[in-house]
Amino acid sequence: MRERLRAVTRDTLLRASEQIFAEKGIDGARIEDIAVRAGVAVGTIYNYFGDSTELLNALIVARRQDLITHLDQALAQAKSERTSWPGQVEAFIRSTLDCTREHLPFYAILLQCENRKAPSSVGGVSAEFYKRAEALIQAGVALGLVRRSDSALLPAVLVMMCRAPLLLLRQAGAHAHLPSTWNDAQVGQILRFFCAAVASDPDQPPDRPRPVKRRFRKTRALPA
Amino acid sequence: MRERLRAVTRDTLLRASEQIFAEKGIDGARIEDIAVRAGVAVGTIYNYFGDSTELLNALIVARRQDLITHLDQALAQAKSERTSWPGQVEAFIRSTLDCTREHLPFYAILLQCENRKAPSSVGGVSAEFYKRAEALIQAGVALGLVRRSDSALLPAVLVMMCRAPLLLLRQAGAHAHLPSTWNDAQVGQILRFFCAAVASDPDQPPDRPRPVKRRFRKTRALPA
Amino acid sequence: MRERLRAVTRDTLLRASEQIFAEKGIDGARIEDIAVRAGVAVGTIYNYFGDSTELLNALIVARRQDLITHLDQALAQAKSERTSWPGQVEAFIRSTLDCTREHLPFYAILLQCENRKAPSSVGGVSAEFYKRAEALIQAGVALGLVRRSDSALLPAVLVMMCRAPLLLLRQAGAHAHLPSTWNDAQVGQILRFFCAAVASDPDQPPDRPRPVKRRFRKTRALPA
Amino acid sequence: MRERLRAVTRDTLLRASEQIFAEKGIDGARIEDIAVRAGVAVGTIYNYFGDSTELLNALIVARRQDLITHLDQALAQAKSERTSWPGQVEAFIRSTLDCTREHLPFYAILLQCENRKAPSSVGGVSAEFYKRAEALIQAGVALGLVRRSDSALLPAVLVMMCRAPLLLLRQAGAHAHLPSTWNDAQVGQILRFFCAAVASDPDQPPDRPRPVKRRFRKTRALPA
DNA sequence: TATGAATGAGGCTTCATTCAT
DNA sequence: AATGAATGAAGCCTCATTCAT
Repeated sequence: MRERLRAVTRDTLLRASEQIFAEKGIDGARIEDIAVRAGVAVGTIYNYFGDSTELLNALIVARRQDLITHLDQALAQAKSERTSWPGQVEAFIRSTLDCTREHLPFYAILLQCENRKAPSSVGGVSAEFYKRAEALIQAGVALGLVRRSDSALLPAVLVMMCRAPLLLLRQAGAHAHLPSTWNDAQVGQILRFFCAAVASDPDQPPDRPRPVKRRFRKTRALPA
Repeated sequence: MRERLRAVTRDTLLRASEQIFAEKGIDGARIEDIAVRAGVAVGTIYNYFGDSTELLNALIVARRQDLITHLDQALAQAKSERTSWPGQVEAFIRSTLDCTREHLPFYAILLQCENRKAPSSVGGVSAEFYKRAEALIQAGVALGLVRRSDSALLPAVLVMMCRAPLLLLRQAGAHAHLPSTWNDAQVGQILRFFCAAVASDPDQPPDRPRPVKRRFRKTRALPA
Repeated sequence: MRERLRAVTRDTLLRASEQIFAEKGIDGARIEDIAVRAGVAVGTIYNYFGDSTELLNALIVARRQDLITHLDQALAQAKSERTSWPGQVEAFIRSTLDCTREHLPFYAILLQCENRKAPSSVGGVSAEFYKRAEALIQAGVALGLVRRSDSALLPAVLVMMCRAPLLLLRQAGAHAHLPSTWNDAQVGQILRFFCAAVASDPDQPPDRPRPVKRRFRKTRALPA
Repeated sequence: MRERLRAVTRDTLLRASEQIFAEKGIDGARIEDIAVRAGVAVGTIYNYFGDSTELLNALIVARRQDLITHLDQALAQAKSERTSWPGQVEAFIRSTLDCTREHLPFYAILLQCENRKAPSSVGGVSAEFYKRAEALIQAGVALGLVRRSDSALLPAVLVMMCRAPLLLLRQAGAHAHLPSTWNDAQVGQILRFFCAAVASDPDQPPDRPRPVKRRFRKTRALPA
């Protein structure tokens, strides 16, 4: 009963802080802002969290849990359906982009956190996420689908590719012709790009553009 | 004479602030820290910059200029040597990674800035950088080497790929087995990954990674 | 309840600031001085006033209100008692001098404010006061008791005459033989001086001070 | 030769400081402002004046000397011409108003100084001026033209009356219909007012508006 | 003697945290 | 348990003054 009420208030506080952190940045957010947004007095916040750092950590943990849970479910389902490895990669990318789209504020917080000194003691914020990417790549290596020599860089590439639409979105502020959000087509593109990276042939280093046979299928010049 | 001295001091201040910003984060950096690091009194900083925001902006502008200049030189040289388009991409990636490696603190600042609210009025911090990526992709489109349908997302992918080693580096804190800096091999990898993305055939769904052969069509030197 | 307490504290702050402003001058007053005098922490002041300027303005507004209220009451009473016009002038002078005597610190602030640049946005500090003087003179004009040609300068003369005892007081610092405050006799003197000024006959050049008889020339009521 | 140059520079500095003090107020004036206005480096100011207080004092002394000299000359001339006492008063008022009109900035400084704490050690700024007013009144007493009982207040009244046009001027900001400077007519008015004050009959206290002979015309109670 | 960059004490303001109600 | 006023440490910025050139 009372237990229930506490949980509700706590969640309200987390949501309010998420908004304020997203709006003002982590260091720009003031406790009072959060209290006002949550509709409580400042003192109340301290009844739920020891101090502001604890509040931030709690928020990060909570939201990261959402992200990871969402991701793990997607991966688990892919596995249970005996989906091919590329299918798993797709599940990874799709799940991530979906979360990113719905939790943009959280991502803003997350990324800023990564570059902060005096980092919240929660540990590398996206460490858990990175681990999933690594595991996925390792699975590819085990299946012989990923070159071992690529296995170090690829997790980072995968993660960053998943962030590309975020960057696109930000640039959209300046370039009005860009889409204001992303869509399934982009999931497909990223998946394709990543798989191409995985499959790329290291024996034919691309930095010495050879007079190779047919790279592209007869790609006619695109109409201007 | 005095002119000279002023320029030196100004540069000293920029360097000191770069260090402190990198060490403590943008919002954690205190003016006094910067002054101490620069070996001057606080007041001196205000003889060169109106306030702390202006200092930060000046730093960003200065360092961005370095980055862009470096990049533009690399691209110009590539063009003057009639390097193929992939060669230009290589120049782009190599130049960027080189700068990143040498100016890690700057990057830390830059990335944090992008996620700040009340962003420094310097404008989208990496906007100029992004423009170069876009121009490069457009050149590829003009040459028939890049699918028009990919041209929206690819600049973002290119930029993010260039940041991948940075992410790798950060994870290295937790995962001791990762390299503590990156190297030429990574430049090669990223170049290869990106070119694979460019070349990837959308009609042949990538979830069946084939032992691809022919990569690039006979790419002639680009017209100056 | 809390409402009540806030009002009390606010008033305490105003009183403390009045003292400190009076003691150290407007630009010499430090926020911390005021806080100490009020018996609160510096931060508390900022819970009531946005910044030091706002505090000063609030003080001016509050005290000016006292002054004007006092003055308006005196004038209203004089009218309600159908007091003659000179009686109203007396009410004006007496009320003003009374307030001046009791609120010396306020006057010190007020006068300094008038000569400040970047004046507090409260507007001409004594504008309201000056308006009352003007209205009084106009009433005299309407009654035919004040020459219209004098009506421009007389308000200023009235105001300045009311300040004369203040000047006297200041000189008293140097000239020990002067009274350290003023008294009813001075009210009478000023009233007399002012009425004489009003009545003075412009046609009979004053440089031959005569044992005057007829004060006003048969001043017919001026045409409305 | 070099002596000459120093004097010129010193005067330049005084003029510049007068302007800046007048523009920004005494506490708002910054040494650098003054230096810029004078067209010298800050250091130069310290070659002429020990510190900023000394500069202010020097300015006050210099300008007060002007004022007093002007006044003393006017009074001396009046005496030498065996002018009547009222004529001397006129000389006093005229000289003062003339100076006030020409040295408005100085007056602004002077008046602000009088209400400062930590007053410049120059002593009561207008003390010298006040002394002349006192002497003039005493002369009137000696001649039997001024009631002894008025002699304490009248110097202050005289001084303040001389300031009345200044007040008028300030109100002119708000009341556009007022004259934007003062003129000879005002000198005449003030002289008349003051002489009337001197001549006013103390035996018929004006604070009990009597049904006197023909002082006022039958002043009916004012209409509410 | 003039210069103007460097200095740093000092004032203003913010805001996380406490605690009496 | 909620409240919100009080607290005061901490950071920013100013500007009078110094002093090496």
